[in-house]
Amino acid sequence: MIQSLTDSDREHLQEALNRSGQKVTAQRETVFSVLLAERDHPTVDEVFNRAREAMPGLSLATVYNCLETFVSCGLVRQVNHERESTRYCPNLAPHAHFRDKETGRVHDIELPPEVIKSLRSILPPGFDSEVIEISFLGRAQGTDKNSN
Amino acid sequence: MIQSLTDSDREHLQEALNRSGQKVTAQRETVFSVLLAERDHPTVDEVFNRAREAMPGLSLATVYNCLETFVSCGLVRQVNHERESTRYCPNLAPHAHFRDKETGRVHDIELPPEVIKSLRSILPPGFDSEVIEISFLGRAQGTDKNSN
DNA sequence: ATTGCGGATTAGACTCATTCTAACTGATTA
DNA sequence: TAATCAGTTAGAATGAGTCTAATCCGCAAT
Repeated sequence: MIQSLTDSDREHLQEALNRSGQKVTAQRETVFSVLLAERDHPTVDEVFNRAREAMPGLSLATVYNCLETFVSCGLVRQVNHERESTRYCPNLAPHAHFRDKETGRVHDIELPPEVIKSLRSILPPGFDSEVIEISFLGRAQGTDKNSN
Repeated sequence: MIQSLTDSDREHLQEALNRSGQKVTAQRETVFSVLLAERDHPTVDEVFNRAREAMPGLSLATVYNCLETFVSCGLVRQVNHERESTRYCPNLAPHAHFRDKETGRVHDIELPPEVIKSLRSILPPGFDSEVIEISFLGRAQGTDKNSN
């Protein structure tokens, strides 16, 4: 079930959009609330279907637009795995992704600063990296429910 | 320019194919030699164009088939970045990829065992991973030529 | 209260990497 | 020689994502 944004989430959205010169709209609020409601790294289609429950006239193109907007203003991260559909997650803390081979679910894995540092340290001189993507592929046990 | 395989490379190919019950064919040799000739993580299209020089009748579907075969028998790794075309590399030693934002080039980054270990150690209990993909995005300086 | 403007939204057309299909080839086995 | 079977081929189909052009809507200026 979709619920509308809390005041603090709405503020967060507004602040980020304004910062990059864009407006809060009903569609953007709806799409953002879908991302926050269930943190299971949905695809565009999944976001679309969920958002339609709350806003039946919403178009797929708008969902693409909204998500792209959120990514560009740093509200949301894209998660790509192999060549599957892009997924979206609102967790901005540095984290890796673990993809369960069997269920297809994506889990966030916390990424301690010292691990990031050790990764950066393997870059030869002259290589300067802004973004590091880390994804595990395997089997996760006893995770039938939560944190997908 | 495409050169044919060295004896040892041909043997390597043969051994891997046989191991998984598949045959050495002229097309597979050609495609494999393209991968070995220039280790710049080519896309399927790039492989196709290079291979056509040596074997004009070769079809794109066959290039897809050959590459898939190599991946399935562990001869070659797929490299995906965002949703760009899949690239292929014959470097099987554990390594990360560094993508140059400006040039689009992909560089291999050696991955020391202790870094792999520290990465595995961040997985919560119950998570078992076979594959870890690591990719950096940034700027590489003074790499105008080599090791793309 | 109108009008004009610009960003946002929309439906549908389009792209393009990849996959699928069905016919064909060619080597090996019966 | 026929049957078999993996591999190859051209072209059609798929599907995620992007583009386009029309419309909508809120707001500022008249």
